[in-house]
Amino acid sequence: MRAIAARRDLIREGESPHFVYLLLDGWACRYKTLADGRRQIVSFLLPGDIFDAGFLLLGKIDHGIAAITPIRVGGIGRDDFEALLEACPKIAKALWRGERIAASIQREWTLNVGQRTAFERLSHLLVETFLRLESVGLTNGQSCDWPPTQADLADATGLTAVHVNRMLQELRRSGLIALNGRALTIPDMAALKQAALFSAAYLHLAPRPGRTGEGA
Amino acid sequence: MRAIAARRDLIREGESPHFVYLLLDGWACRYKTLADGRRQIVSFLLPGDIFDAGFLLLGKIDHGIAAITPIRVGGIGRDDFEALLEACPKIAKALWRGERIAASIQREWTLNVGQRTAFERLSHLLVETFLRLESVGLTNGQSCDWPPTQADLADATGLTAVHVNRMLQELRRSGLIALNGRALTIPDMAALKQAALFSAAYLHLAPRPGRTGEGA
DNA sequence: CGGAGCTTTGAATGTATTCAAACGCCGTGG
DNA sequence: CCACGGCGTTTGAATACATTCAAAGCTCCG
Repeated sequence: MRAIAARRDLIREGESPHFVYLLLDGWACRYKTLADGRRQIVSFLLPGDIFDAGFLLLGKIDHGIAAITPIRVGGIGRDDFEALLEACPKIAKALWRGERIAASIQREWTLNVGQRTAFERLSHLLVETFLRLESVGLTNGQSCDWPPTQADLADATGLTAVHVNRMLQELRRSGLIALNGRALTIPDMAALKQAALFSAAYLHLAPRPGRTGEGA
Repeated sequence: MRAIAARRDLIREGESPHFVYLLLDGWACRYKTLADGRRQIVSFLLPGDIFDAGFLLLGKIDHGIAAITPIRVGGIGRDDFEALLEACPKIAKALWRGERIAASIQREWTLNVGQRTAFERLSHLLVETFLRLESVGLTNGQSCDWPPTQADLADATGLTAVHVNRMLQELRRSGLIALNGRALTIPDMAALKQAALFSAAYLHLAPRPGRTGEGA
């Protein structure tokens, strides 16, 4: 069990991975950087997500994991983890499934930054993240807590913070979202999905917005 | 065992996955499309690659797999595959590792389309693909077969075919590549890696003795 | 020889970036 | 209590990178 302050790294690029983590509380992100400092957030990690950084691959890891809010994580060491996998194949299978869902989301992100316009891109990120939060019971009707800064959204969408700001204004003006401080509201999810060219299949969420434990 | 002609789909979006495939011969790609037809290639599949389309996830699949050249694939059905995994945990582990490497590459693609300029992006795609070909013995010194069209490269990099064309010309002019018909030559891999801001860690290739220019 | 598919070229346009500065909010310290 | 500073957001103008549209050229194959 570990606690990390907001804006600090849980894992830095270049370290060797020794743990698999469960995110208990807070938001984090996986990111990659280029030599000159350009940074891409490649996924958001939300409460309930299980993640690691190239655990089975050994070698140096190629990306970092940073806390967006203060977070608490539970960690399990490599040997214990391996033992667990062997002792309980059902867990192994569930973890594998979780990773495959994460991979599916990753492909969608590639599509997102590669093909969608700035407006669609942000819309899509909002929809996806809201639905993931909803699936773990962290939404409140049409609203949820929204910790990432516009700079974070810029890194996640491949845009600049300035342009993210302008697109968010447009989203507000068109009534698709309300975003006051850290409170996000999506008054008409169907409309936002349409603006985002959103198609839910890739998320592999349980059919009902009930409780699921999936992650990674 | 199945053979597919160039430019045809092996799996179409919306189908249900029933097989895991091994690509025996030729190039293929995984792609996703938006409702209005915009298309993103999310990965290239090269000989030796094992792939499927959401096999363990069930449900409808969210992407297609198309042949770039004529391909031959070996397929294994769901039940046989499950039996294999249970009978031979080492194979299961190796497959899991393979998927994790694919996921790592997918994250790099997100970085690629999100942060790199058009020139860097193409350079990176060329380096990555060449190294993957090299790792399965499909290169010939500094050269390899290069089947994808400029339209394919456009779909893979999130650029237009016109702009891909201009960037390829620039790559040729600067001496970083030679590309005549289907023959690609990279005379100075280290230089191309530098232009691409390439960093090899994410590929998790087995170290090969006698290769020039590790990483960058 | 003809045609289809791919590549190349040019000019005009547009989306997103860059740079710079001001604003607002909030916690801290004087 | 108010001033200060930091951080995140907002604004504007100029610029740059990539797109769009249109057409011509090339190459391979039937």
